[in-house]
Amino acid sequence: MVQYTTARLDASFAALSDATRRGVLERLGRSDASITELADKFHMTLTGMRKHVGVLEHAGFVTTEKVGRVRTCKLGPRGLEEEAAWIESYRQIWAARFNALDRVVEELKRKEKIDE
Amino acid sequence: MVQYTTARLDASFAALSDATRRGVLERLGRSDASITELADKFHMTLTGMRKHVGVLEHAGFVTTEKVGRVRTCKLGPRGLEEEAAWIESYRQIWAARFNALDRVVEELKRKEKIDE
DNA sequence: TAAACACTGAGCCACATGGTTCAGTATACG
DNA sequence: CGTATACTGAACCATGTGGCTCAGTGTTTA
Repeated sequence: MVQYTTARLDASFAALSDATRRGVLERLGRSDASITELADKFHMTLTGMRKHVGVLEHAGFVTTEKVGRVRTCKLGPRGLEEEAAWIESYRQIWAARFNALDRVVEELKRKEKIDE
Repeated sequence: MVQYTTARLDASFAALSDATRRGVLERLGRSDASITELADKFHMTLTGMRKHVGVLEHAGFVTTEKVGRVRTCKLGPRGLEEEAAWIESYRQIWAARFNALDRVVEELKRKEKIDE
């Protein structure tokens, strides 16, 4: 099985656990944007938005570059491959434990137990 | 496009952002387990483990049932479909913005700008 | 019935998060 | 040059998190 770097997954999923940050990713998917543009769009102070962008940078989802006084944010090269792989492997576990037959059998077992 | 319930995704990704909780999901993928078993396996107090299980329950990944003095934890019916769908849609955004041609073009643009 | 067991709830601690304000610094523009 | 712009950094606040202990409650078992 693939070895996932725990710290990385921690940071990734934490970064994705906030609606604003998911929104920022979506926005950057359309085009690059400055901190100011992002702050405006999400009705937030520059400082607040900068923090979110920092979290996304730390997770490797976003890279930024400051040119003059403007810091431009863009999607990073990292993508969501690792997270997708992790989730996919667990979807299989779920599927294995929760296919129709399993459910029926488990339900029957429970009923038997109760009837005893 | 699918409408994701933000609160749900928030809770899901937050639940997945901790290595212990991901470990618990993996463990429950093999078989159901009591709080005590989980606490032992992850070298943690009952109370600590109970909190983790609570977070996983809240996210809908785990269900529990108390019989006698033992609370048994099992994978919930929810699975990771929604999270997988979200991640997949963003993988596509990434792919679109980061295929080989895009990269080359963007790199060229940057070089031109610098050369000006 | 007494003792061991599995869990629960309250409460504490240190630290992170999501947001703010305010006072800078550095750049761009008229 | 002076002013407006874009950001940065420190500091603060309320809330949540990840862990703990300790004192119960209810259940099993000897």
